[in-house]
Parts: sequence; structure tokens; C-alpha cells
Amino acid sequence: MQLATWNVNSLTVRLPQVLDWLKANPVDVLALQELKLTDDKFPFAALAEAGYQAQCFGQKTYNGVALLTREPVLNVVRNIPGFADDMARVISADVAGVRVIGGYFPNGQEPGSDKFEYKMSWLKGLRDWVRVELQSHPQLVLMGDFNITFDDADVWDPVGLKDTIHCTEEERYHLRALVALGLHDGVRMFPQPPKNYSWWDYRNFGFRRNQGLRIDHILVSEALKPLVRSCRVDRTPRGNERPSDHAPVVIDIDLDIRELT
DNA sequence: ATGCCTCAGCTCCTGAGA
Repeated sequence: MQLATWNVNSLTVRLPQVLDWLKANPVDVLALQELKLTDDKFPFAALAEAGYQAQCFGQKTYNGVALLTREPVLNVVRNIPGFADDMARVISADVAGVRVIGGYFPNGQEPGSDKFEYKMSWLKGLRDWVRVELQSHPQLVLMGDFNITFDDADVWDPVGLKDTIHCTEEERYHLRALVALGLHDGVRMFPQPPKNYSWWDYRNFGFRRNQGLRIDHILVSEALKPLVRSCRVDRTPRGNERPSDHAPVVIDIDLDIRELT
């Protein structure tokens, strides 16, 4: 089973690139973030033609998430049960016995801001829910745009960006607490190229200079960890014309989806 | 440097992203 996550920064603009990418990378599950469109504008037909069903949770202008799958899914849940939120940030479903959660974590803007406080409470809400989910779904994947770096290895300029958004100790505390529920960072399970980022600023030739951050992650549960065969960032589409500022992250797990569906 | 780029929208500027 291959799964991937990609913040597309407007599905309207990026749909052709998503279709191209799926043709070259026919993953079983693709979690999308920052759709920036409402469900009535979701491109179901184009994706169906490409062989993908879609569960979407859209929102006008901001946020919006979706799960694209080759096989049917069960028990679709939108956002975090028990955490009141007027933003469309999370969508989850059972795919061949695996609980798959796709998330667009809050940006947080700046430490000390209201948005930062919202990010902290959202992270707590997510953790309390994922803890419960893990009890009933030992096979679980949590992936998406986390908007948090694990440590300095995920940051192109750890000195200049020390304690700035995505790099604060409070954010990293929450990320470690999430991992401590029994999850593993897929990318870090394997040797990776140096300066392995998933997001690059549109400004200042960030991608060309590889001035980026690794903020898009795939976490797998304890039961899935021994089955993971590979996990990597695919920076190819970041070099497209009119690219998303994020690159997809892909994981390959030794499960046969057709056998399990 | 409260800048740089990109996107959506009450669109020719602004807010937000990261």
C-alpha cells in the first residue's frame, strides 16, 4: 500500500499537476491539503477518470482537505470529534483496515498571537483524539501538512529561524507528544538526502537555493512500522511551472490493499 | 525591511500563508 500527502495550495490551480503526479505515482491513497475550494467545486469527475474516488471536506478561500483513494473507504470522519472548529482541516477514513488521517495543521502565524494559541489547542485536541483512535485502530497513518519541524535538521537556517513559527519549542513539544502516543516519523526511518525539506518559500528563490523546511510528515503506528518499505519526499513537482510551495511525501507499506479490501 | 511570491476574493488591493 502506497500513501502520500501533498499540500497543493489551491486544488483549482493545481489539479492538472495532481493528475500528472498520480499518473506517474499511482499511489493507493493521496491526502490533499489547502484545497481552497468548496465541495460543490470539487473535481470529482476528473479524478474519477484518473481512477480515484474522493472524500472531501472543503472550505471557501482557506483550508480544505481530501482523501483520494483507488478503493472504496469506510467510516469517513471530518475534523476532530470533540474539538469544535470552524475550519476544514482533517479528514479520516478506513482504507483496507488502516485508519488514515489527513490533516492540515494550523500555521500559527507568530508565537504569542491568537493564531498560535489556536494552534496549541488544536494540537492538544488532535492528540487526545488520536490517542483514542489508536486504541481501536492499531494500524494507523497520520499524515499531512503539520506546519512543525521536528528539529534543526528540518530547517535550512536553524540559527536565523530559531524560535520562529514552525520551529518553536512549544510546537515541537506537541509534535513529540503526538509521536509519543506510539507513532513513527516515516522519513526518519530511512537514510535521506541531506537538507531534505518539503516546503520552500516562493520568495527569494527558496527552492533553487534549497532554503526550505520539512513540515509535511507521515507518521505510522507501531503495528505498521515493521511493514514500512520506504518513505521519501518527492521534490519533482516543486520544480513545475506554477508549483505548490509544498512537495508530496510518499510512503510504501508492505500491505496488499486489494487483498484486504 | 511591516519588503521579496502566490492565491482567493466583496479583485487593481488586502489578508494569509510559512
